[in-house]
Amino acid sequence: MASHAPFSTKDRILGAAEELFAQHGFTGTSLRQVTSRAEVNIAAVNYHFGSKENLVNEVFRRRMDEMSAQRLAELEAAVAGHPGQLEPILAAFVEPALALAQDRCGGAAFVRVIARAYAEKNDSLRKFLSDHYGHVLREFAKAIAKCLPDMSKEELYWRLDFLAGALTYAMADFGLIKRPTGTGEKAHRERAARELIRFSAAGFRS
Amino acid sequence: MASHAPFSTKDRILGAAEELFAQHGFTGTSLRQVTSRAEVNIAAVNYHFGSKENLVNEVFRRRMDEMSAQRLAELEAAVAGHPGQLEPILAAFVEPALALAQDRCGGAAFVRVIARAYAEKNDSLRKFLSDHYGHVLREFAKAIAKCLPDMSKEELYWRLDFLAGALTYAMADFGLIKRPTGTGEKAHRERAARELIRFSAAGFRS
DNA sequence: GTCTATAATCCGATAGAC
DNA sequence: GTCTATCGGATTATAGAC
Repeated sequence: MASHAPFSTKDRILGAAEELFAQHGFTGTSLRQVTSRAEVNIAAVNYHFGSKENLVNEVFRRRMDEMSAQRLAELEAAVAGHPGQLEPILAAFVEPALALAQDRCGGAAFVRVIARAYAEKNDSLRKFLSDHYGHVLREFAKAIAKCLPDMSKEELYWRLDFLAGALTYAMADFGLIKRPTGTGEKAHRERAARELIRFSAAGFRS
Repeated sequence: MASHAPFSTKDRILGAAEELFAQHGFTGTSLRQVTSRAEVNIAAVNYHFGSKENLVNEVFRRRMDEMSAQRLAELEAAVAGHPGQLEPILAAFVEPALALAQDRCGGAAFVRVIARAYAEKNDSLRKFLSDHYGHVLREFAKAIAKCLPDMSKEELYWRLDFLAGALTYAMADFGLIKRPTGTGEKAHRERAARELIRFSAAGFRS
């Protein structure tokens, strides 16, 4: 295929895989579905990625790197621009997930991919996550601790877990909230972020 | 097979399926793995359950019936014994899940199966759960609304979603909280419940 | 890099003997 | 209720032409 195409075969496979993985899970998605949606030949995925497992890893890494970088950048801006305030820190954690979730090309589905990764008690993926993205959580923990110096470290980590759980599930549309007809997806996600920041800020301060 | 066996073929299939679903997800688990672990013939699962989809539903029913009944009973007791108080209602929601999670007879695996259910976005299962257990959530919503009459219905449902997400996440030990060595599993779970009730109570009141 | 064709395996489900 | 045997189909992955 011409390498100057707007979306290369490789990128189209990644995009299609991301959408389908989010919709049907890793194991629930076949490479044939992926290549069919990407409109590439079935053999292309093995040529470009070697195996299905490696494709899964690449899909995951691509979005996770982006989101982590965004979270850290917004955290830095929050701490610099609103010193001592909790809500901007929580927003820096929540909003990049939101932004990714409403991104047009497959990002819409990514949060659910993350949720699945956490559910993989499989450990190799969990270890990968902890090794590569654990420092992001630690940065947030440090920033929140500065806002709320009376909270014990143990309590802080419990509450970060609660936030992560609520965020993951809400963003993935897992819950019973039905988006009212007429409300756009973007407005729905922004509402979710606003509500979650308020809910968890109160929780952290309790 | 002898019907007086301590664990019938049917129960062994349910138990094996539960463990494997928790570990590998629904689509990631084959009926052959299930029947192999249960040490029954591959044909038995279709004889007893009809289909894989129905087996998934029955794995849920076995635990959810009991947990839902317990939640409703504790909710009734909470409303009667502590009228107008929010925390007992939240405890009635959280603690039966906790009890299930620390039940040594497979309950712990089931908690992770719940997380899988959300993560895999299995529509037929979601419908099954909504049809059979949706009324439990509605009862809790009504009880909380009476405690906090100023909160809009929309806001209430958002916050219930946050609670459910945080609960599922925490109960399945997905988070970064490591149980300190020396702390028993029971104490760890009770701590989780206490922290979550406090966190979410503040969130609901915000 | 992209294709066709196919190997090798695994899947869920069922028929039919016992 | 439990078994063997098998059907029809889908899966990942690869070999080899272009």
